[in-house]
Amino acid sequence: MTIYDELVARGLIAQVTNEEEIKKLINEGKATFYIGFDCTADSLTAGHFMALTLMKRLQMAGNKPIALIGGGTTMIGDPSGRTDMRKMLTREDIDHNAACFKKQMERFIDFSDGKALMLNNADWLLDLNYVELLREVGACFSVNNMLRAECYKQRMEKGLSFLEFNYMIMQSYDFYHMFQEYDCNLEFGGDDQWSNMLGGTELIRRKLGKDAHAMTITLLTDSQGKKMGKTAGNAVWLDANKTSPFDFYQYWRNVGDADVLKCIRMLTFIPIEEIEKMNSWEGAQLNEAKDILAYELTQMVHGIEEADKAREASKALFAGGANSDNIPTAQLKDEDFKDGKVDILQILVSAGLTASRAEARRAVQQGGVSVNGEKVADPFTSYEKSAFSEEFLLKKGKKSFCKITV
RNA sequence: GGGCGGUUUCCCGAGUGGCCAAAGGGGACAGACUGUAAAUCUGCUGCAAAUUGCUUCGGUGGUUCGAAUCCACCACCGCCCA
Repeated sequence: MTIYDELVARGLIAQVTNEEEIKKLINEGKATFYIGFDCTADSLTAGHFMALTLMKRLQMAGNKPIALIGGGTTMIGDPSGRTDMRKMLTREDIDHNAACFKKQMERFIDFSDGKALMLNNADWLLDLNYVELLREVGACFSVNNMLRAECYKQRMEKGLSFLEFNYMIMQSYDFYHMFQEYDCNLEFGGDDQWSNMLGGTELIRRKLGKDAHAMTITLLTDSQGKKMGKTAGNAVWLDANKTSPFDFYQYWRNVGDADVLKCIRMLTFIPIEEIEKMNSWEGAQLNEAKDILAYELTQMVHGIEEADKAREASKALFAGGANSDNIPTAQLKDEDFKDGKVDILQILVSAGLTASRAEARRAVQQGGVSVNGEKVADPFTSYEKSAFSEEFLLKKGKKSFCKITV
């Protein structure tokens, strides 16, 4: 199976500019392609993960990836898919975030011996001269066309600043620049980037009279059409300090039945033939598929050791019996104790299981809190320090666990 | 630059002087049912030393016994005119 066919089979391709050309390019390993990552936070997210795996797949097929860190474009802020303007980040924040991204990417992509490049568009965008740019590039863009682009259309009601309006031009300039300097002939991106990406191929055609290609990756959405990789509006981070390996594992372990196979296909490197076998699985059997998905991804992001620990902890908590050493723990501080005692509400807050004592009280009153398997019904329940010398397993709701120590 | 409209709790959105910690919906959280799934039903949703107290309705100041609600100024946003 060729790499292109595999991408199609995995459902990764959403739109392409020219299927025949792109097929040929990547099947023969002749593509130098780039994917841009704007550094709006200090860690990559599960959403970026799919783009990284795609880079890897193409790299394994002999193509050369360019990971473009958006140190320059982040100064503008991409309006695509947003109903309001992004918070403006300072130069310092952006540089910091770019450094974090770089570290994380190096875990996935082989940058040795020029097998891949990592560039930062701050290096060329920040020094542009305004009037020169307008004459050289601005003349190639039709405002009429730009306004028709989906990414701006959505914003015509809520308002769009001139700053954001220029995002497409900056992204297009990136492609134009790398096409010339690095022989980059293909751009990948999320499907919401389509119009920005076409801006680039169009600019290259107008300025240089040459063909460049663009291809978008299907957005990973769940069966209800919501973007995956987020919990309650918060991203699932790749940084272990922001989303622990256990939580990362649990996120994927908990995907809906309807979404497991899609996720396995799109995110893991399990051969397609094996995935096909899972097609007939249904009902509770899908739980096995969920474990495979969660384990595979955790292993790729955090390493085998952490993935094993997360799986062990998960089994201990939900299936019982297994080794409970790796369950998340929290340590109480001396100031949590008053007159030598600590109440259940304080423990919940200190363990990070609830945000406030009021929320903890509610959880207790609704019967959602237990210690070592016994329900705690009284919000005034308190414990002596000695209670923690033995195992103290706190549970809130069905899925939040924490071992408490002193 | 001119005219008009707007800014409410996580989000949308009601509230135009006391009955407002603020309707309704969404989301989140908890319970029942389950398979760590989905759907459904129920509860719950500012904080705390909790039958009470404290902080919140863009910001600052004012009127009033009392302000999310009235006034002034400022900031930001939208629409229309230039």
